[in-house]
Amino acid sequence: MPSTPRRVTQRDIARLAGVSQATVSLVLNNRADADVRIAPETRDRVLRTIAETGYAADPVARRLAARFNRIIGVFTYEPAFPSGSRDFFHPFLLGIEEYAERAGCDLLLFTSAPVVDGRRRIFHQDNRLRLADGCILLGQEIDAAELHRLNRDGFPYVAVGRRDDAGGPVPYVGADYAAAVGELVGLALARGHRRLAYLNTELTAESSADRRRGFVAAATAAESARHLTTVGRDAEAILDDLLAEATTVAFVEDFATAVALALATRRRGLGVPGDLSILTLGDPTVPVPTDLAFTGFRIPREEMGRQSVEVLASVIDGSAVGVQQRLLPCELVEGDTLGTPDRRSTAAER
Amino acid sequence: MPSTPRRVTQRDIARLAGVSQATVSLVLNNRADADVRIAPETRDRVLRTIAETGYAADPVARRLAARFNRIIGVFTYEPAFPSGSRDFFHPFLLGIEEYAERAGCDLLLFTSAPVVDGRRRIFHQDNRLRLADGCILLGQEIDAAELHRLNRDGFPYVAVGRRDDAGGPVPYVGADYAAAVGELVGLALARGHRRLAYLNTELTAESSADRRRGFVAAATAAESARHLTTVGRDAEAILDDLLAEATTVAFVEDFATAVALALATRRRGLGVPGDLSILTLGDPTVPVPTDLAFTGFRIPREEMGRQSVEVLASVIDGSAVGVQQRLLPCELVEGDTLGTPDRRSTAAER
DNA sequence: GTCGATTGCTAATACGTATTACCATCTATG
DNA sequence: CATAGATGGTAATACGTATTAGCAATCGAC
Repeated sequence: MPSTPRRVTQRDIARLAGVSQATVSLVLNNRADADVRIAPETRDRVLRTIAETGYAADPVARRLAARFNRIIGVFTYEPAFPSGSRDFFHPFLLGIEEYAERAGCDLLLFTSAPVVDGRRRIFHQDNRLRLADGCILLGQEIDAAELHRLNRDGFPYVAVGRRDDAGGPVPYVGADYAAAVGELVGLALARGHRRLAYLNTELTAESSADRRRGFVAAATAAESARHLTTVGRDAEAILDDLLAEATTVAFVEDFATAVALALATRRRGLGVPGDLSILTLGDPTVPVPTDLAFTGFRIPREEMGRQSVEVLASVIDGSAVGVQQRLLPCELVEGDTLGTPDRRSTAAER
Repeated sequence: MPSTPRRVTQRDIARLAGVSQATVSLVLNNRADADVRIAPETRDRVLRTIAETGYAADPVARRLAARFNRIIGVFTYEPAFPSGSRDFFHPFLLGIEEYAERAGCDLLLFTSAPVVDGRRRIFHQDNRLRLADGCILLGQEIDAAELHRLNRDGFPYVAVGRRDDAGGPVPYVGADYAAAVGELVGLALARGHRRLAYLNTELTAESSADRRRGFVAAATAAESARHLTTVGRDAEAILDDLLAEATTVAFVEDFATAVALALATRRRGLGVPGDLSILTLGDPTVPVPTDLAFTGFRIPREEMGRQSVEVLASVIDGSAVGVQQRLLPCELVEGDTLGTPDRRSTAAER
C-alpha cells in the first residue's frame, strides 16, 4: 500500500475557512440556483483557501456522488497500439484524442479486457466500464451480444462503424461504404466497363456487407456483375476466374488481395489497368508494400473518431435526441488502376 | 442525464441471496482471513446470485473505499496520438499497453490536461489524476515543478526517461544515452577518428545532457572534441565550421539536423562517410525522409514502456523497495555513415 | 451444565463529494 | 410589532464498496 499522506479534502478546506463541507462543495460547483446562496466574502474566503492548499476534487468521490466524470472509455477489440494494424487504428485514435481534448475529457483505455475465444470481451468479472461516463467501441467485428447488453443496461456508447440493430438500434458513426462503392461502380461504368466482379472476404462484419450492398445496387446497369470469394484461393486462381468471364474491372474488398492480384496480373504479362482494372474499397487494414497507386476511396477515419466522441458526449449529457447514427462520406481516390476496357479483348486473345 | 435504470449493487445481491451486503463483499473479495469465515453453502448461494444477475462491482465505489483501482494513468506532455511525432511515441505506448494488459490494468489517458504556456499541465483545477493508482509520465521535457508536487503528494509515478532529482529522487525507466554515445565515440576512435564534434540542440532535457556527458567522458582520448550548437544555424554554416577545424566525425543530437548536414555535405561534392562521418544519437523524434542508413543507436522504447508499467505496479502495490531507477541499454545500429578519416585531408584540400 | 473457543455472519462506519431539506437571521411592509 | 419574504448557511443523507468490531449460535471439554 502506498503510504498516502492523506490528501486535502473538502472537509479540510471547510475547517480552514470556517464553513461547512457543503458550502465548499457549493462554491466549487459555482452553484447559483435560486435556493443556493453564498455571500461573496464567504465565496472568496473559500476560494482563497482552496488556492492556498492546492486542493483538487477527488474525481472518484465526485463520480460516486454525481455519477458523471468526463471520462470516455475506449474499447478496442484488438490492441489499441498494435504493431500490425497500427496504421489502421491510429487515425481513429487521433481523432478521438483531438476531440476529447477539446471537450475536456480523459480517455480510459480498457486494456485489461481479457481475451476469450480469441477476442477481447467488454463484460467480465471486474470490468471497469462504469468508471467512464460512456464508451466508444472500436474494431472491425463487434460482438452483437455485448451490444445487446450495453443497450439493455442503458450504458451510453457509440460504435465506430455502422452496426446492425442489437436489441435496439445501435448508435454509431460510420463510413458510407455503400455510397462509396456505388460511386466507384459508377465511375467504372462511365469508363465503359460492363463486366464487373466483386471480390469477397469472409468477413461477416457490417462494413463488408455494406460494400457488397453498394456494389449490387449500383451494378444493375452492368452486363455482368459477379461475386467471387477470395478466401482460401491464391491470386492466380482468382485471376483465371476473372479472365475466363472476360471481367474488365475487379472491386476488391481486401487491400492485400488487390496487391496480390495486381502482381499476378503483371506476372502473366498483362497490365493494370490496361488489361484489368483493380479498385480497392478502403484503406489497408495492415500495411502492404506496393508501388501501385490504387484507385478506390479513403475512409474518413480521423473524422469518424472525432464525431464519435462528439456523439457520445451528446448522448451522455442528454442533449442528443433519438438514436444517433451518422454515416460520413468517403473520399474517392483517383489512382492509376482504373482504365478503360478497350484493350480487354486483345488481352484475352493473347 | 442518461436514464440509468439503476444498476445491480451488492445490496441487491444481498437481498436476493438473503445475506448482508458485507457478506457479499467478503465473498467477492475471496476473503479467507482468520476472522472472516463464510460457510461454503452461503458462498455458493451468493456466487450463484451474482452470476445470475450479471453483477459487476462498481469500480468507482471500490476505489473510493479501498483506494486502489488497477488503473494506470498515462500523461503525455504532447498529444499521445500526434500526426507528427507519432513514430516516436508509438513504441512507448505499445510497450505500456502490452504490459498493462498482462497486468490486468486499464490505461487512463489524461487528454483533458489543458495547455498552459505551450505545454500540458498535470495539475490543474479539476485534474483527475487520482482516478488512477499511479501514473506514467511521457515526454521529452517534463516540468520539474510538477515532479516536485508528485513527490510531495506521495503519488506513485514513473517517468519514462531519466530525470534529475526534483525534491527527491525521481523514479524512472530511461535509456542509457551516456553509455550509448560513449560506445559510438569508442567506435569512431577505433576507426582512427581523432577530431570529433558534437552538435547540440537547445534542449535542456536530461536526455540531451546525458548524451553530452557520454560524449565528453569518452572523447578524452581524442585530439579535438568540440561542441557546436545547431540552433539557428543552417547546415551550410555548420559544415563550414566542421571543415574549418578538420573534423572527421560529427555526433548529431537531432536526427533532422543529421539529415540536413549529410545533404549539405553532398551538395558540396563531398561524401558521407568518405569525407565526413555522421552519427545519430537516437531515433528520429519526427519522421524525416532520407535514403541514408545512419550509424547510431536505437532507443529501447517498447521495453521502456513495458518496464515503466512494471515499475509503477511494484511501487503501487508496495513491493518496490527504495527508489526505482532503471537505465536500459541502447542497441548500436551499424549504418553506412561511419567511415575512416583517411580521405579527410584530400577532401579538405579540394 | 457451565465456560471458553470456534464458527458464521451482520451492523456500523469510512471513503469524499453532491444535493436537498431546512433552519436561522435579517429586512421590508403594513 | 407581527409577518412574509429574502438571505446565507448547515445538517443530513446518498452514492456503492471494504473493513472491522462484535454478536449469536454452536461445539467441545471437563
